[in-house]
Amino acid sequence: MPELPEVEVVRRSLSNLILGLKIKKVTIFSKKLRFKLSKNLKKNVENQKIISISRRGKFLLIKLQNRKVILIHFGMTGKIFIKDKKKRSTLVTSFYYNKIFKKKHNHLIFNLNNSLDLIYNDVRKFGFIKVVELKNIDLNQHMSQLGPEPLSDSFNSYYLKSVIQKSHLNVKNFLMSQKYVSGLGNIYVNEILFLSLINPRKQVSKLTSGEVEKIILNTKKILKLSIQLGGSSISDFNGVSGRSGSFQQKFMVYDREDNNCRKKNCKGTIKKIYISNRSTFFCKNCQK
DNA sequence: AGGCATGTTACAGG
DNA sequence: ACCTGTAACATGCC
Repeated sequence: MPELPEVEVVRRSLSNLILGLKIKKVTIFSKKLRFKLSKNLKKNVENQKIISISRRGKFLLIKLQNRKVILIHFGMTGKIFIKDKKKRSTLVTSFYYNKIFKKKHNHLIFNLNNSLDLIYNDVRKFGFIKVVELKNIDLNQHMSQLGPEPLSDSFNSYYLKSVIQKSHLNVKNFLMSQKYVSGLGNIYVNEILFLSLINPRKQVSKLTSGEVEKIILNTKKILKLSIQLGGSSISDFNGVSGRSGSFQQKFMVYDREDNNCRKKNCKGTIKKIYISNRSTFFCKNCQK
């Protein structure tokens, strides 16, 4: 569930479901995800109350009463499910129970109270979970390298114009890089560049002032819309309760190779190329 | 069988 | 020092 909108959707559902609950017990089934789990993980989180749940870029941060933070990155296939053991027969949990709980790749289970479990599931194990000190959070090796939040006011054309002058990256790789703007990934960058009518290979130093404005506006627009629609459900992203998002139905270019361009009056077809080994979709007519 | 996948990061070469 | 492409991580699905 990797990019910003999907993580934000999870953050919002979790805030409704588990805020204020205490983590009673953690069971670890896999000691290693992307990194080895720290030995202190259980000790640091058991018997701690969940104070707040926030997001930074593609990271989810669960803050605990003992001033520690569970930092979660979902990698490519990481997911969180909440299972309600009492309500096994309800729609939400039956969907979840039948389709998800029986699956493999549940790596950690946090028992929150007598009936609620939070489950971290990750097919490819590219995600990770760490416990870090709240007071060091901004200096944390992961957090300190992140650029501005794309939905915040600090991601504006003034900022963007100042950083693109110093960069030799093409615009696709630039937007993918978490250090210039955090939270964007392959799907949303493809979509942003299409809406902005910019060729993904264009060097950022050559972007016009108008193109910079379009990137800012379209980034915010696409992310907000996707969050509203529950994120993109490709392959197997499901919300915390097992429901899917529907932004994938709005894709203009991503995963649409050889399909017709969706822009009015454009007779072009969507092409797929590779930039830095990542599939890149665009319309040659619209994105010169 | 082989290629591909929402991410990140190390490495080699330019 | 910065850029690019490649490979690696682990697994499943066309």
